[in-house]
Amino acid sequence: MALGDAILACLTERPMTGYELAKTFDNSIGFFWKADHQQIYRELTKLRDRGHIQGREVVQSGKPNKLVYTLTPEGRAALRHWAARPSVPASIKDDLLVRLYALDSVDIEPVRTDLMARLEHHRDRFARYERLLNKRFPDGTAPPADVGKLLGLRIGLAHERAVAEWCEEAIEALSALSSGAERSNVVPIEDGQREKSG
Amino acid sequence: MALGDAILACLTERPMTGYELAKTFDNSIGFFWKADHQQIYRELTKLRDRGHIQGREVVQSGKPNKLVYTLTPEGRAALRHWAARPSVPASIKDDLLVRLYALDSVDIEPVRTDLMARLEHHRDRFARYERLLNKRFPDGTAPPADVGKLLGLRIGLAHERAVAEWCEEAIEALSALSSGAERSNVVPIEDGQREKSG
DNA sequence: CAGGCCATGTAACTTGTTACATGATTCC
DNA sequence: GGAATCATGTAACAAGTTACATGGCCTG
Repeated sequence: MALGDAILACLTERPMTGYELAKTFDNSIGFFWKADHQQIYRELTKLRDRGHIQGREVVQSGKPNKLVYTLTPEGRAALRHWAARPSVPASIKDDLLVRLYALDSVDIEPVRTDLMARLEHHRDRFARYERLLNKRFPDGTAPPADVGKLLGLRIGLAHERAVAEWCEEAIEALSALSSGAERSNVVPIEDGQREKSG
Repeated sequence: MALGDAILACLTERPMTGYELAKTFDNSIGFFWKADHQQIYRELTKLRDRGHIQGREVVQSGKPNKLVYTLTPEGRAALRHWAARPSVPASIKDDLLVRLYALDSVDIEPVRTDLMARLEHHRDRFARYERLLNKRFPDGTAPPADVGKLLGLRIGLAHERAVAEWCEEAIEALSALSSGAERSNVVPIEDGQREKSG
């Protein structure tokens, strides 16, 4: 039940609608915990049933009405209790690493292309975190209330930098591999049915 | 459908039973993709139905019979096609970072304890990867067939090192926070129902 | 007038988690 | 005698994904 707690964590900042939460899960907290709007709406009704949040309808004209959710004292307590429990070490779960694991049974070129896209992605992320850091914490320190958020940004930065550097290394390694292969017996495979060693 | 493909990736190494696969997903490939035995058995029947793998029962005495699964040519082709598609950049999904996000609404001490456990965990992982690296690739290079696995180990190492360093930083930051708090108006909270600012 | 933003949801499906079930063998 | 290992599975539930539905407002 970590998505529910992540939502409670968001609502400690300010009351929000499902829509705003969905956007938050696409940004700040979404850097460590992804969720789309369907998941969020479903979870919100559960949290409301449990009494952890309270919905208040705001009538709007020109726009659809919205449901603003606020943490209840029970919700606050639930969040605090959850936070006091040990966390589960997150595992990596990366598609690309599975591809690399089986690199010998797979075409190298598309994996190399993929790695280049990844490099771009991680560089973008890094730049984004850097901008955020400079904007919210220009002198590199945070007021006590925001220490956790600064730490989040810092691990984001460290992670993206490490992964981007690794991508560069991996691209080089694959390039060396496929230029080496041109001189060996490996022929390009077009038809997935053909076998390299049949 | 990445678990299915991860299983196919494992089976490129050698034919295996569900039990052996489960152990592999607790080790090597499991460093980037976790799955427990229930998930694996379920996926195996699906893969068999699709004709991507073939099961062969091996009668044993003293032990329960086992079902050894082998990749079919169709399975090999499916893996190759999957690998040629772009991967989805993995997101972090870390419980602990959610806790830090809401650090201001939560008790610091258990989070700090958790961080110390994490530091241990990541140091262990780092050491484990290092041992693996020294054992499988003593001179730091790999034969062409194993380049992907070496790259996997390398990102594992980089990742664990970065996270462990960050843990140290985070522990210090939280220690500074809670020793600062002793001199302010924050009182320890035992009962989750009580509010810090009610 | 097409596309994006605001705002909420349902339905169907796939993954992932937790608990239970069986039963012999080997190691302490 | 109890725990761990080998080996396979079912059942129920929680979480995550994909697709669909509605409808006005604003911008290009």
